[in-house]
Amino acid sequence: MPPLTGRRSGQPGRVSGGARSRTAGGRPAVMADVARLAGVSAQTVSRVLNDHPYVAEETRARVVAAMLELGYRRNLTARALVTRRTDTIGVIAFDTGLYGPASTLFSLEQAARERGYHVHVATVPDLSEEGFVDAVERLRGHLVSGLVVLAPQRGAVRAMAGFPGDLPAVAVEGGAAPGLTSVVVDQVGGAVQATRHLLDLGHRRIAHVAGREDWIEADARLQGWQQAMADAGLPAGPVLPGDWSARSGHEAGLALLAAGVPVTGVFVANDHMALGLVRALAEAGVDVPGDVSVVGFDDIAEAGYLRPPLTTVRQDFAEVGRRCVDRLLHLVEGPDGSPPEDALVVPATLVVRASTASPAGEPPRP
Amino acid sequence: MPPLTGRRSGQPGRVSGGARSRTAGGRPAVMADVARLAGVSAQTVSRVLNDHPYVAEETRARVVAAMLELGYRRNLTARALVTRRTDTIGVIAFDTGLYGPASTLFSLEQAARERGYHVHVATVPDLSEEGFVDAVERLRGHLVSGLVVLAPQRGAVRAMAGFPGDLPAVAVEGGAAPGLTSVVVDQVGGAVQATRHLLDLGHRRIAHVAGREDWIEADARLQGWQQAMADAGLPAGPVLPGDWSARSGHEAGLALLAAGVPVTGVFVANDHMALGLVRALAEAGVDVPGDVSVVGFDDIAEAGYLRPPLTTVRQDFAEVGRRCVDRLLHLVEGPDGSPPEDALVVPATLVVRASTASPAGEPPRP
DNA sequence: GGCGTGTGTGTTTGCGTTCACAGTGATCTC
DNA sequence: GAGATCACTGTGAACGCAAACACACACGCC
Repeated sequence: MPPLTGRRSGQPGRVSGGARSRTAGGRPAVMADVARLAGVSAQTVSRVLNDHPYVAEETRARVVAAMLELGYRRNLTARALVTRRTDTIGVIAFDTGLYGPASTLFSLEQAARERGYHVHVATVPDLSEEGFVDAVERLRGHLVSGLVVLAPQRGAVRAMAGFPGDLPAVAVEGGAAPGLTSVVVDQVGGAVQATRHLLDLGHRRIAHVAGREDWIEADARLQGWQQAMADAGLPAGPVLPGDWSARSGHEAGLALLAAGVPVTGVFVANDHMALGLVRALAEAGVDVPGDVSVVGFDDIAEAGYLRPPLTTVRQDFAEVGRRCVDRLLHLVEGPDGSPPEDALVVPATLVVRASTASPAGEPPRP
Repeated sequence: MPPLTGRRSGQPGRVSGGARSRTAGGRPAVMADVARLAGVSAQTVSRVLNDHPYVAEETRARVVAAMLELGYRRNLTARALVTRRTDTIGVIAFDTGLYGPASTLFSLEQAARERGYHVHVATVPDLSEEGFVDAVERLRGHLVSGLVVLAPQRGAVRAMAGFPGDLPAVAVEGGAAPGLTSVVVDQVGGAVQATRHLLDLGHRRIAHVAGREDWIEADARLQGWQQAMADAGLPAGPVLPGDWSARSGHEAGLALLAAGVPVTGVFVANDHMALGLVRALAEAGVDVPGDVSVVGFDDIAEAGYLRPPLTTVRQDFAEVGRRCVDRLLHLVEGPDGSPPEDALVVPATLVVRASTASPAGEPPRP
């Protein structure tokens, strides 16, 4: 039993004398130290740590006391080596300061922690397949139990096509990637609600400002808008390009004004763009909601305090994070026969504020 | 050398025949497999992996080829066990969806990756010392090389007082915690700039809406405002409480109006509150910047598209993340005699937009 | 009284990697 | 030509932990 035989310990002499805190020599205590102090075998210490049955209460107490006295901390890398698992979830995120991914990440960590898991993060600098592969490799090296991918771009889904099948993974807004289960917010449903809200107010000519190209959410929101318009038997108005930024919303507003299209309502794919759009309209003397109604998407923290307070669609990112963990751990721990039902959908809810009203001279539909 | 002696491998027979990809039995390849295929010892494989000198070019090539053929991936937990390090940075974050911490986290990961480090995240549910200790313990268990603490509350600093001295750590906005180096944005300087900007425009009665109690940034911004007012020989106007939210800014606006204090300028501790304040003023028919000038702090993405476009102070979170990693790795890798100069300050810059103007009838100061 | 079962503990072994050390030839030095 | 140095490679022993196995003892049962 070499640990304290001196050759390696920096301090000479009186080794097994009085192990006050830590171990003589300052080396962090290991199981053998605890075992020695408690007068049991290392295996018994392990049993105490892992809550195995069949450890006498008296023994357990002695071991716990020894651990406390030595300030023992179990070495998770050693444990991982032998158990071949780290109880760690790997999160792959596209490098971004956007509100959604960040919130999801935090709630995800919280949910993971509650279930005894840790979170290891890897961001990808761009959407190349290479970047993803690299991120996956790094996380695999750490023996993560599973992966959560927070990269809601189609490019990301494409890059994930070559995903290793042996590692459980959940994608957030992952679209319909084959073999990859996903947790998504009901983007289409949210967009339908937003558009219907405008329709119900009596609007007939409704434009859409789209989100960044290649983003799955942008597609879904566009689709929801189209669907709602079609359901109402109305032609879908103009679609203006955007990139999620307030700046692009502003530009869309200017383009809308320049085109002279007689719209009375606009469904904008996110709040930041909605805000830019409202500003462009205001600059041109167009009142919101007096002349044009605007609906956003996201329900950013300040949405209620914009001018006017923004009608928008709320996404529950905290719920997304929790569900991701649920889903992933189900895959990880569950009987492997678990069916990966295609996607878990978190509902989106319309939040009506003051940026929408009935168009002039037109009463709301019953 | 047991790895392929059959007893454990699922597949019977013909083991060392043709290891096409992975190893027979599907078990991931380990060093010994690579070594066998390349006709060298495991030690040589290790040397190739770690770029040791003194490996013949021809040998290296053979090893690399074998690794490729077997799809070998080095097991970082095993490596960590023996080297006693994981090249991982632990990040402790207060559970929040706020813009600053999230941006910092992402840029931090990027900087870490560039330097060959990984990032492990632990959030704390509240500011209790217990929560911090728990987070630190979990990260230590993973043998992180160092810690970055993203918790800019005084409570956090207090909780960190009992920080283990043997683990290098860097605090973001960590105030003056003893023995803990920190990276901070020049909050005071930013606040001074913001206030001076108002003073230069000719404002004399300037109020302040404070940030959330217990936050270091809130204190610093308050202090900067006081300092600038004092330097100008003016009495500091009223201070209104806030909690960073747009809602609290709105309330502050109402309170200001109710109090009937004749201020012409307001320095608000963050943009979200500034936006709420502007809204409250607008509702009361007070024009910004016509009647009152407003300066925020943060430069959120949409600041330029608010009504009016917000004059504010920008914080470079990406830079903060990079500096954190620099600093931490200096501590981790550097000669341990490295002096921990107290705090590394990242400058803040004033961004002048349209929410500020000279007060009515008063020309700007030269 | 022998057998099974349940409870509690120790011994041995191996997880996959790196470190310390010990070689091997070859080339160089005086 | 004996030794020293260089370039390269292999051997054994850890690292700290948990699984497999073995063992010891107590109790109940027929």
